[in-house]
Amino acid sequence: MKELSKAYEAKKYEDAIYKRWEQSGFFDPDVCIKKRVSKKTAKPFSIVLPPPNVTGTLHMGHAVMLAVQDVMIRYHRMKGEITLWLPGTDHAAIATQTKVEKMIFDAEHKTRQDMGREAFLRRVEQFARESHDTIVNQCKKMGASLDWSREAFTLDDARTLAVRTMFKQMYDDGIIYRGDRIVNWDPVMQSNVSDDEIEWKEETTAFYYLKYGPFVIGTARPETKFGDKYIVMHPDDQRYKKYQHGQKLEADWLNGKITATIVKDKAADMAFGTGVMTITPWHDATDFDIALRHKLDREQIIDYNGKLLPIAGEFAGLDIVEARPKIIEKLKTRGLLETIDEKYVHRVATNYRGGGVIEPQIRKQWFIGVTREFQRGGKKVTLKKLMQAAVKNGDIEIIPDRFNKTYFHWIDNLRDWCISRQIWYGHRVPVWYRGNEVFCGVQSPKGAGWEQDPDTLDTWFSSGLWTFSTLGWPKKTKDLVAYHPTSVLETGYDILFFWVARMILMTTYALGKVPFQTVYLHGLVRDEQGRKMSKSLGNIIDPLDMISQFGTDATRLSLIVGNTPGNDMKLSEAKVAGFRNFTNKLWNVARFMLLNVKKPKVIIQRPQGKTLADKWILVRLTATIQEVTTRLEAYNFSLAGETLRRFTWDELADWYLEIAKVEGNKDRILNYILNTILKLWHPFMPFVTEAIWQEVYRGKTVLLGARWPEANTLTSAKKITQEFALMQSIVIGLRAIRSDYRIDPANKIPVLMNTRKQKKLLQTLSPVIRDLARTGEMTVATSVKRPVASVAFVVQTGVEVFVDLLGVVDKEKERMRLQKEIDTLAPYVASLEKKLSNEQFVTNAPSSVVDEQRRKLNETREKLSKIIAQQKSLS
RNA sequence: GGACGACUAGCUCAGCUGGUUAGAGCACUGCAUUCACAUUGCAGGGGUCACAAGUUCGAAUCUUGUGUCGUCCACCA
Repeated sequence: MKELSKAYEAKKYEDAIYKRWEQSGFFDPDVCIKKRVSKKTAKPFSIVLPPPNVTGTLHMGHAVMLAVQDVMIRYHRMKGEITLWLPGTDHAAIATQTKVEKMIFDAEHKTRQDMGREAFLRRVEQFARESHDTIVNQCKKMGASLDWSREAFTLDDARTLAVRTMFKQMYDDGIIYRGDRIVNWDPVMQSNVSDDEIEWKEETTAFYYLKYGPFVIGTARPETKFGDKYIVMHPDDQRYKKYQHGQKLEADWLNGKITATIVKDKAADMAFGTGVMTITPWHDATDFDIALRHKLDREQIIDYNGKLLPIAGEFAGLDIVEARPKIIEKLKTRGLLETIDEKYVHRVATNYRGGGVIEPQIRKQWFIGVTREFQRGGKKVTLKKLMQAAVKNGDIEIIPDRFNKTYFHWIDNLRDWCISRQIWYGHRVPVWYRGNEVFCGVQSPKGAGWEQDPDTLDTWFSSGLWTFSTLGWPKKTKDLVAYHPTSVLETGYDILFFWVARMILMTTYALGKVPFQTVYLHGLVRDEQGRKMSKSLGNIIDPLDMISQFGTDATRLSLIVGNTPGNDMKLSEAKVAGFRNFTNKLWNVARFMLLNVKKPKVIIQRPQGKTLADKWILVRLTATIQEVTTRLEAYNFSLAGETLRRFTWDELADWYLEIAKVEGNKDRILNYILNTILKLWHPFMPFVTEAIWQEVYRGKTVLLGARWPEANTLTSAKKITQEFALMQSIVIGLRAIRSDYRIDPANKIPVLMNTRKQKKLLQTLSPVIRDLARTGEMTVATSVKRPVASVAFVVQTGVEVFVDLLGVVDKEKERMRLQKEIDTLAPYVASLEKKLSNEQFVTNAPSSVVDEQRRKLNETREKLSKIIAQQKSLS
C-alpha cells in the first residue's frame, strides 16, 4: 500500500479528478441508470442550474449556488435516485450588449448605430461564444457535477423555438398585447426596462413651489411642467370646495396664458403641500393613470434622448439637466416662483443595470397582461391567480417560508409586465407587420413585404421558461416527462421576483404545472464586515483565488457551514483557511487509518465491535449517518456539515484513533469507518474524498457513484455511550490535573480509583486510560486508601480518582482547587433542591423531567459530598 | 408609510415544537514536537442570551411593546 503524502495538496488532484468524473459518465442520469442496479423504481431528482450570464465570470454568488446545489445533487445521486443537474448559460441581453458596446467603443470609437444591427450582433455573438467557455470551466472548478451533455443556452435554437411558441400562445390567448402605455425609458441605454429592473435611489434636491393661477403647486421637476393644463385636487378637500370638476380657468404660466381644467381625483394627497397639483401624464406613471381615468390629453415634453421638445419654447433642444436652472430663472422673472425647499428628499428611478436616470415615457410596447382573463380547465383565470394559487395551495414550498409573504405581496402590487426592449441582442419579438396586417408566429410569414418588429424580448421572458425549455418543450421529450416539474430550485432571494416568480407564471400558464416543488433561497455572500462585495469597495473575495489558495473543498465548505436559507452570510479568508485545515485533517485521518490497516477493503456491512471503544465509535457513526441524512433531507446543509465535522474531528480523530493505537488490530472496523465517512463527506468535499478513495481503492470505482450509507440504530447504544463517557471524564480529569500541577509528560504517576459499581469496567479500561492520560500504574478497587501526597477528583456515578503525586502536595492549592469545584456544585444542588421542593413543579412538569432532575440531584449531591470529604481530609 | 429579518462569549454563528449547570469554530492564555496531522495535540479563561412587561411550576426559546442595525415593497406631485 502506497503511503499518502503528509499534507493534502488540492492542486495536485482536483483537475484530474474532475476529468475522471466526467469520463465515468455518472453526471448523466442515463449512464447512471445503466451502470447501477436501480432502474424503474428509483425516484427522479432534478435541478436546473440558474444559468450564469454567458459573458460573466465566477463570483461568490455563483460559488454558493454551485456548492449548495452540488451537495443536494451528489447526495441524491448517491441515494440511488435518477439525478439530473442541468447546466446552461443566459444571454443576459442588457448586460451583455452593454458590455460589448463599451468594449467596441473603447477600442474603435464606434457605436452600435454606427455598425448597424447585423454587424453589431455578429460581434456580440462572437464575444458570447468566446466568453462561454470561461464561465463553464469555472463552474467545473467548483466541482459541480453537472450533466454537460444537456447544456442549454437561453438563445440557442431549441430555446428560441420555446420562446416563440410561448409568445404566440400568449398572443393568441390575448394575454400578450401591444399598447401605448407609460414605460420606464432609459435615455442612456435607449430602451425601456420593466418595473422590477428599476433601482430607486434616494436623493436630496430642491423642491419648488410655483404659482399656478390661484393655486400654489409643488414640483421637483420644473422642466416637465411646460404643458401642464390640468389641476388635480382631492374631491373631499374642503379648501377647494368651490372648484368644480371640469371647470376651466385661465392661468399665467411659463409660456404665457394657458387654459387649465380642474380635475377631482383621489390620487391627490390632501396632506401633501397645498393639496393641489398639476400633472404631466407623458412623464409620470401616477399622472398617466389619472389621465387614463379622466381621458385627458397627454403631451410629450422630453424626447427620447432626454432633451426638451419645442413645447419648451426657447429651451427646446436643451438637456433637462442644463435646462433646469434656466427655467427656474425664467419662473423667477415671471414672478411664478413662490419658495424653494432646498432639502427635499425623494427617490429617483434608475436602471439597475448601470444605465441612466429613468425618464417615464409613453411608448407603444408589448405587455403581458397579468390580470387578463383566459380559459383554463373550463374556468376563467388570470396569471396573477395562477401564480398565487401555486404557492397558496402548497404545490410549491418556499424555504424559508417567510418569503411566501414577500411573494404574495409582490403579486398583489404587480402591474402588466413590459416585455419588449429596444436593445438588439436577444429574442426578436416574433411579430411581423405589412400595412395594417399583423402576424404573430413561430416562423416568419410567407409572402413579400413583411417587416419584423424591431424590438427584442426581456431576458427574463426566456429565463422564465428555463425549467421546461431546457428539457425540450414544446416537444414532448422523454426528459420533459421524466424530470418536470423539477425537484428543487435553488437560488438567491434577490431574484425571487425577477426569475422565480416569472418561472411560476410561465410554467403554470404553459404546462398547467408548477416548475419546481421546492424553492430554496440562499442569502447574499458579504464581506467580514457585512458589506456587499463590490469592485468600488475593493472587498471582493474571488472564489477562484480561494480555490487556488485553499482548495475547492475548503471553499465549498466555507460557503455551506454557517449558511442558512434566506440569511446573508459573512465570509472571510480566515474562514476558508479554517476549512482548509479541516480538509487536511480528514486527509490525515485517512492516512493514519491506512497505515494501520493491512489491506484496504470496501466494507459496507457494519462490523461488530470488540472493545467498548469499538462499540462506541460504531454507535456514534451510526448516529452520525442518521443525523446527516435527516439534516440533508431537511435542507439543513450547515448542520449536516457540522455534525460530520464533530464526528470526524472530535470523536473519531481525538478519541477513537488514539485508542486504536493502544488496542490495535482493527482492520475491519477501520476499513468500514473510512469507507463510510468518505461517502458521508463526499457531497460536501468531493475532491479530497475522491482523492482518498482513488488512492485507497486504486481507482477501481469512483466515489461519485457510490451508494449513500445506511445503518440501523444499535441496541444498548445508551449503555455504551454512558460507559464511554465515564472513561472520557476520567481521562479528561487526569489530564487537567497533570496540566494544573505541571506534571512532566514523562512522569508516569500512579493513579487509584474508588468505585463500587464500575470496578470491572474500569479495570478493563485501565490500559486505555493510562495511555490517553499518560499515567503510571493504575489501581481500581472498591475501597482504596487515599495516598498521603495525592490530589483527587470525582466523576459520574461516584467514581473517586486519586492521583498520587509521590511527593508533597501543596495543601492550600489543593484546598482551593476543591473549593472552586464546591462553589460551582453547591448552588447547582441548591437550585435543584428548590425546584424539586416546589409542589407546582412536581405536579405540573412531565414525570420524565422530574425524574431527570432527581437523578441529577442525587448524582451531584454524592459528588459534592465526596469532594467536601476530600477537602476535609486535607488537614 | 407598510412588511420582513437580525440582535446569544472579542469575532462568526448553533441552540427544532419552552425543562441543558447556555454550546461550537476562530481569536486569547498555559503546556506539549520521533511514533497520522503544527494546516497539530492537551488543558483553560471568557456570556445578567439587546431592553421592558407578560404568560407559565419553569423563558435564550412563547406573547406584547421599545431600541439599534439591515433588507424589501409602496403612484405622495
